[in-house]
Amino acid sequence: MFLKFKHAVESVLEKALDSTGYPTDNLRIEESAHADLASSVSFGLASQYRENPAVIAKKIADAIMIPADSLIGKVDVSGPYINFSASKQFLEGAVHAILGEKEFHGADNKTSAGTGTETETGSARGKVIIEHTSANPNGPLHVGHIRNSVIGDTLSRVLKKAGYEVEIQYYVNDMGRQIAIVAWALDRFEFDRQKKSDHAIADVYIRANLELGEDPDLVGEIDALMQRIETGDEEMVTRFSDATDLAIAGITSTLERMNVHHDLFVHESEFVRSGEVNNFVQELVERGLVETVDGALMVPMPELGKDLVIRRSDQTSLYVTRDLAYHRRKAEACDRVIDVLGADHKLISSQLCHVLSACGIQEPEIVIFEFVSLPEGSMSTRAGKFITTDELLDQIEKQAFLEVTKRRPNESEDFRNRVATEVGIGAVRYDIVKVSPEKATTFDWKSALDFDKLGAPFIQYSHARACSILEKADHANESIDLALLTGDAEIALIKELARFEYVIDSAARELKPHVIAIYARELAEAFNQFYRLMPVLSAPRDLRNARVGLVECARIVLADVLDVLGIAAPESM
RNA sequence: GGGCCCGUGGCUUAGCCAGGAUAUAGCGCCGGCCUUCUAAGCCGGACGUCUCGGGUUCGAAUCCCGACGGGUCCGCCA
Repeated sequence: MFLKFKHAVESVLEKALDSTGYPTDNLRIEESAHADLASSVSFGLASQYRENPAVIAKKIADAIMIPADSLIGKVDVSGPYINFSASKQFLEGAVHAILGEKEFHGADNKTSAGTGTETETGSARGKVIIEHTSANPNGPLHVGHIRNSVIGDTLSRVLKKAGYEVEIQYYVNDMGRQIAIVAWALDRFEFDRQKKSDHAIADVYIRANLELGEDPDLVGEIDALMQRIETGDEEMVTRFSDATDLAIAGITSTLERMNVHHDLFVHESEFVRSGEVNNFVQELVERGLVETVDGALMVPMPELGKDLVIRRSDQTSLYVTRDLAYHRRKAEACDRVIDVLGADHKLISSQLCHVLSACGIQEPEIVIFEFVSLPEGSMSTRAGKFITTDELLDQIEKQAFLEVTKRRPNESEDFRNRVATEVGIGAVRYDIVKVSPEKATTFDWKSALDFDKLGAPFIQYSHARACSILEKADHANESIDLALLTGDAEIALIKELARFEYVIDSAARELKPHVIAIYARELAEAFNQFYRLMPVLSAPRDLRNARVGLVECARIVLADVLDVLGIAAPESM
């Protein structure tokens, strides 16, 4: 509804500018504390026409014609600003749109699932392949990896909500040097079957790296393994895939716990076996993009200041070579290719894009996030310096259980366990997604387990409050007179609800998941203010019905926004 | 040394790309509100040279240049 409102504002403003003879291509429409939307177009015109901006604003506003039944209710001028406010039609339309779409929930409609996603035409916008997490299978996910998972998973959900068909992929490194080390280590050291498999893999991997560091002669053994895997040596293929499977099994169970899902696990080795890697290298040779230096093939990249090796002098391929083949396959299969990558991949991914572009292949949209470090420095799987996600989830659930027990001491242990899980996982996800990806963060236990500061329970609590009212209201399907909702808190809540689809749309376009987190908080805030000021159940009958309808809207959108964040929406907590 | 990112109250953080009306919110701090739909809530208050210095502009947290501080990358690793 908000998008439509914005379009309506653009339309009337454009007409008024035409009729007053102030053509401009920049309407300067912005969100504002003083109106639902405002335009500061007069400033630009003022310098252009050497007139007082307030005078221009007045002239334009006087020329604005608002059609009957418009979503725009009122236009007024405040100095140089032209302020637009939403109409009764907007408010009622917003409520009906949310209530009306309730029937679609659970119907698995692939087009504009959910609340008010009235973007585009309602048909799917196209297919997107998003790759995220893709952590090396040499150990468990640590608290840095899950920043990738949470950003990627939230974006996937945003894109689905915005009407895209989404396929989520995990790119499994099953033939790189690290995996050769794991395979080598599994032969050399005992594998602890009592432990979660990804943790046990890390144990032998860390030990192997220690030995390799002490005795550099052993490095030759790793090189030998890598040459054998490159030629498709069967024993080696089995050893490598056994090793990666063990780690991936542990990793997926952690992701499952976090409510993060992948549709497809794509293995690097596929691209070597299928010949796609060789074909790609061959194509680069034919296009004259490569040079041979000391027996290795490289693509010169003077503009990036760093040439890119795509085949070693021993003829084996590199990570980036396989990744090129992978990206070609993805580009051919969808409309948008999205990669979520850590900041350390900046250079290599711009090199990758460079090559893809030279070959006329669609480049991926890359979402880069900065590192999560520990107070004592950066994390390293190889050195065993990391905090695992499993450990964090265990701790947060334990802490959450104490918090639930403190507040609901009389509930069953079962109830408290369930809520603790929902609140704990939600808190972890929210805490990660709320900060914009380009901000480097430092993990510390005190703040990670601080439920006074964590944001998810606040939003979940609002949802639970809405559910509680609805349960007591016994939901008679009576007609609702929305004209009765005239309180500031009611109107503010409706406007906030109407922004949902707009927020989804911009998050999907700009690939910024944290705006969803911010919006969720603001929506919960608006609902809590309404809750405090506007009694629902004790209100006179018609007003009560109208407010119950509004609470139902809030419940739907709160559940929707929590779903987009991958956070559970408890009915009671 | 070069590239990229970040620098907003004691701490964390939004806004910056598309410059405009009193700079966002949380934690912490001070003070109110549970005989009323779950107080994981609501309301009020204190706390800011938006790192610093120039520049562009009627107007700069936002754009440009230069410092400074922090992170990160610069492998025939991934």
